[in-house]
Amino acid sequence: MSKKQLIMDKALELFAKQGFEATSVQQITDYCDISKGAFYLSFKSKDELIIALIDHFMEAITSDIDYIVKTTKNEELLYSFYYMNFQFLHKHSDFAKVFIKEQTHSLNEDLLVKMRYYNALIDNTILLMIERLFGEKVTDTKYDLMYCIKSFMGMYSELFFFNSTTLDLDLDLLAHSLVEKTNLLAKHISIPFVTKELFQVSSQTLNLEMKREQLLDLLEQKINEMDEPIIKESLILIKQQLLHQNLSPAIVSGLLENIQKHPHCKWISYLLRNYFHM
Amino acid sequence: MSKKQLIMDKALELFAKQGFEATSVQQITDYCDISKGAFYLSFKSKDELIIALIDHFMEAITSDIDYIVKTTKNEELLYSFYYMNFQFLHKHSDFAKVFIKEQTHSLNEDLLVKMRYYNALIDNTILLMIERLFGEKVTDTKYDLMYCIKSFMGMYSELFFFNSTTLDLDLDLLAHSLVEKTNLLAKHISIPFVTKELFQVSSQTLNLEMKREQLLDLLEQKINEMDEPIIKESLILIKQQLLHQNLSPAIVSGLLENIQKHPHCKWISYLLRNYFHM
DNA sequence: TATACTAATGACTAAACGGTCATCTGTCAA
DNA sequence: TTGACAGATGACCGTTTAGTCATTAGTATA
Repeated sequence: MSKKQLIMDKALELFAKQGFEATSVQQITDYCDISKGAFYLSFKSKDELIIALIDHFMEAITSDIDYIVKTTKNEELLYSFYYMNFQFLHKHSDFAKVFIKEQTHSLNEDLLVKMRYYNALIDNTILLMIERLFGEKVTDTKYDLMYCIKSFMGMYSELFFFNSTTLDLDLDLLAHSLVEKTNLLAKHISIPFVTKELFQVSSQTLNLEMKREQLLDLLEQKINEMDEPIIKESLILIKQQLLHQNLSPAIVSGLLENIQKHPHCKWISYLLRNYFHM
Repeated sequence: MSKKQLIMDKALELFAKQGFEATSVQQITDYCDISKGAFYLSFKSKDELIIALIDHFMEAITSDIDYIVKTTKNEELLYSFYYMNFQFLHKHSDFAKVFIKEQTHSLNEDLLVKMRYYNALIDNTILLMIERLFGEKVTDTKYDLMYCIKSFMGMYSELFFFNSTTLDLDLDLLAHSLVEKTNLLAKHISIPFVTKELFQVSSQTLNLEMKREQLLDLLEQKINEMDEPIIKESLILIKQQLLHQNLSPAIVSGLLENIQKHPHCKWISYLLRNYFHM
């Protein structure tokens, strides 16, 4: 494990326990058994560390949600969506704690902008899911529905983080329960509150599209980072495709499937799916 | 305005903008145009200030909700409940911001216990409302419903605090929209997730009952604090009632109505309603 | 073994914090 | 005019913080 990864892991533990501001760099380095100076070889500042953490997990959850929505068949989609989300929060409960604690803290204007950005990405994916599942029946209520779904997801954190921590929740039942509620609302809502206009005001127009050059840079970086031959070759081939468009859609799709599996390639995979409109 | 009130008002503004930990006592006193020493004449510590703020607003909202639930007729209850809540959050948006920011921060074990306490009080009142509205039809789903209602209320904060702040929301429409959703869920839910057992684990048994002596102390304090003759006399008569039980229920009820109206008597009014089981 | 270079160290600095207290100020009655 | 006293002040204290940098330890090469 790289030093950077070690610091991120250990710091996340401490942040979850004590909060970001209440945790000193000294504490982190003590907990990692490294010196204070070593910390500043990996991160320029304490702020850069929390931004790296938030980026890391938000990239993971954002691309996971997008992948589920784009690959699961309709009958199971809503269930998979809820289940995957709760599983993620459960698996990365330290991150979830930090996220809930610090999400509204204006540590940094950059961080706030970043949060809004990820939020908008997830909003769009949820909307995509609603449209696929309910089609034109929810034209007037889909924004409202989207907020309901997000409200329901908040229910889990309420239950999980306010209460006895070791409580083992039945995530399968929770997901089924929320699927029922969501379907009920989708079928019957007649008085939506969140309209298209309100949604567009709140989610500022953000440019989802990435420039090809940025993608190429990111690909190059990942190619050097990865060891597994299949992943590495997939990345190289995708880079070729970006440069020369010489591959068939089926092949590109398969290559994206390959890299999607690697935890450190989920984000680039997400960006590429959007770039290729898949 | 008393110095204590001035500090609370100004500090709330700063806390809403920057967060509690990020706001120094020096900043607060500068913003109040008073000296640092003067701050410590009103509050023993910075912690005491935030506790005072949270107590002040949580007492207000808790007793407001209880009052609405206990005095509104069924047909309008759900609407009034939502509307009043959003109105409160809207009116005291600075507090709402601080509350959202700091609710999970373990500034202090005392504060956490306090938050859980107010949370449990509100949970109980919402449950009371559900039982009154839907009766035995929701025996198995009422805890689940309660969490849905709380989720829906979270929707407002999401909309209001993440987005352009000056956005004027149609609270009437919002309340109507949530009434429809709540009724839908109450009528149709068949797969509840939050059961009685789960609820009881999360909301530790808390003793709502206050000792008569505590109530008498609080009454005495309020009697000295109040100027308005009607309020003052009402308080004095209630004190008599606590000591000698010489008044009829109708009179006691009327006296509680009198003091309920005063912002600084809402909490004692709430405590008395519970004491007299009204 | 000698040299060269990177990785790592922890004492150090300057700033900021919550909280204290000797001092001062304005306002009374005598 | 004096004295007394509550209310207010801000310099000051001890502590803690993020971040720096001269120095050292470890390792690979010649």
